Amino acid sequence: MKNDLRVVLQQLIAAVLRELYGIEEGKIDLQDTRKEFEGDLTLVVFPYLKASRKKPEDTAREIGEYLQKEIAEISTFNVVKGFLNISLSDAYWIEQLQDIVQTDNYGIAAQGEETIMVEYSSPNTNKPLHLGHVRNNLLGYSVSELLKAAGKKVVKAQIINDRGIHICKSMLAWQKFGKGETPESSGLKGDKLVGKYYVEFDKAYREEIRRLVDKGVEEEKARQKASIMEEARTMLKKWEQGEPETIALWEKMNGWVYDGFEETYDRLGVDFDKYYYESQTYLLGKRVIEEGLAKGIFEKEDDGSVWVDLASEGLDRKILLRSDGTSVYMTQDIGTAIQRFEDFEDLTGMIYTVGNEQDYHFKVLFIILDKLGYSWAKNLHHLSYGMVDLPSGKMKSREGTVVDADELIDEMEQTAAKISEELGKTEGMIAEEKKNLYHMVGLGALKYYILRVDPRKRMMFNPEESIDFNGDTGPFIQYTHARIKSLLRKGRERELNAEGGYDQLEESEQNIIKWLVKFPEIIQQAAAEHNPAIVAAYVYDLVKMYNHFYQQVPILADENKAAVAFRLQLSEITADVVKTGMRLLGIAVPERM
RNA sequence: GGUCGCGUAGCUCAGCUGGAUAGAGCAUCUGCCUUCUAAGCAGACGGUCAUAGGUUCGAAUCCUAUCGCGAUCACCA
Repeated sequence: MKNDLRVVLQQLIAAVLRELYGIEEGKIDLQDTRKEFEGDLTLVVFPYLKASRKKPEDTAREIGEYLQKEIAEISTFNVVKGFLNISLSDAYWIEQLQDIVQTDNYGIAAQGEETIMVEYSSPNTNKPLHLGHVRNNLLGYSVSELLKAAGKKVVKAQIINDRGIHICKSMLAWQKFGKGETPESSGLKGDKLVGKYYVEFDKAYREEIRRLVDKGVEEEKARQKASIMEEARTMLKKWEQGEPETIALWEKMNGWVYDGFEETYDRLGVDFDKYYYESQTYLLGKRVIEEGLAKGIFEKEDDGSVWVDLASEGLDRKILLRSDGTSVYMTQDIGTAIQRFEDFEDLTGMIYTVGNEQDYHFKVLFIILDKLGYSWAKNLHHLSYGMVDLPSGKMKSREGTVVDADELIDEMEQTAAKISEELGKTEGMIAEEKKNLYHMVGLGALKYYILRVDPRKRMMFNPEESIDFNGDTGPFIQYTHARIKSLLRKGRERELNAEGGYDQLEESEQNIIKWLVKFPEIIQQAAAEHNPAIVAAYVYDLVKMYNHFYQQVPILADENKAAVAFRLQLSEITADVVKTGMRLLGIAVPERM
């Protein structure tokens, strides 16, 4: 729908209401007609009955007649109870279609001036990526692509938690039990190797506690006193003092982890423009504390700790600086945010892709930054997503029920391979093509399964369902795209000309056109709401409509050349839009499958 | 306990700036491959929209209460 026609109609309706009934209505709600009814746009007239003093049907008819007289694009209208359904002319829709045909990158807005940073992934370096990270990565990446398509410049960023006691645990365990093991010597991915030693530490630690408890030490004391924990703390101190040996080990092991992560990101098809490391940012934010104290936004206790009181916002008091002068998470985040706006001068806003267990944290963070007077604070957004549950319940690392990202990807690809081969889809393909196809289809299934649900909501990840290829799934959409492409290959051989044929539109063809026309609006909406699921739902509906059309209308068998040509043109646009929509979800669509 | 979020078909999810008969997919059942890819299409079955009130021409959608589930409330990150 070209917005101008909608706006013209709304303005005219406002004028009609004023003239006929003396109603001053600021905003006219003109909605899409439900598909069970005839028409394209619907005006609900119930709200105007008091002023019109007429029956709903009569009021609607009166308005409809007036509109039809004024607007050439209205071909007809019908009235059902208080609903005025307006039909737009075939000529109007065909014109819209021709506009689409002539538009390069249809649906993608031209790049504007605004720059948004999207932070996502942000892992710890002591644990391999798991299903939760997968949701985070897919969301962050997709929202970045959506924002780009909506005309924003985007900086994809992540902050890596590469410091702290937990890293020292892995390092210590590697020193103690590792015997010089490396990713090369062990054949393990770097992040897996380091993760293994993190687990080793925990094992050794628990064993030591048990031994101490057996000797009669209280459990709480044993936790504190365990020598291996002492050693880890000592190592952290050494790290903080910059002791060369410790730093070297830390750098070596973190390097392994980054290589491992990079491999996983690569397979997931996500990437980053900017990396931040907590080791470099954890001291940030302290200088802002002084600023806040001077402005009277923060307050200092007698013991030296610094607090912010957000009671006036309906929130609590929150600590910002410990009594020993060290900073907390919130302090770092304040500092990091400011740092980023200094790093990128044209930055206008930021989106943090972080789980919804941190809703409160970000609420507080944004309020503090606003109180500190940073004008960009109102352009900060927490892309808060729900946890991923398994049929067996919550993922718990302690119970080993965590779904590993690499294993998950392997499994998706293997299943794609198995099903493809069973269906005989890969005949005549060389090994390289097969591998690509399995990757595209396996990842397509995974990504679509995760992105089709509202990010804010907690979701259930059922491994068996996720690799389903029927119904509302990635492979279903990929398959339709491949079919359209195949059709076009065969159709082009006939060298048809697209002139004419429009007067013979089937209803299903008209529906596809109406749907295609909405595409840019869908992208804008999804970007504004940071919700890839909107695009997923749109693409699925479009593809379903196309499949219906494809099944009902013989595209290549038709004797009428002009009609065939038109259908091929419609198919081509549909394939392009499907491909673009899927790209915004980070999903590739094969040319054949 | 305070705060925030969620509760829609057997299952997984849409729909939520109030509008027409609450929609998909999976599962179950019935048709359709001599015609361009059947990983498809068409159809059937399946709902007190957690419960109770309220607001109004009209409520799955807004308000209140109750129940159930989850998250969060550290001088942790």
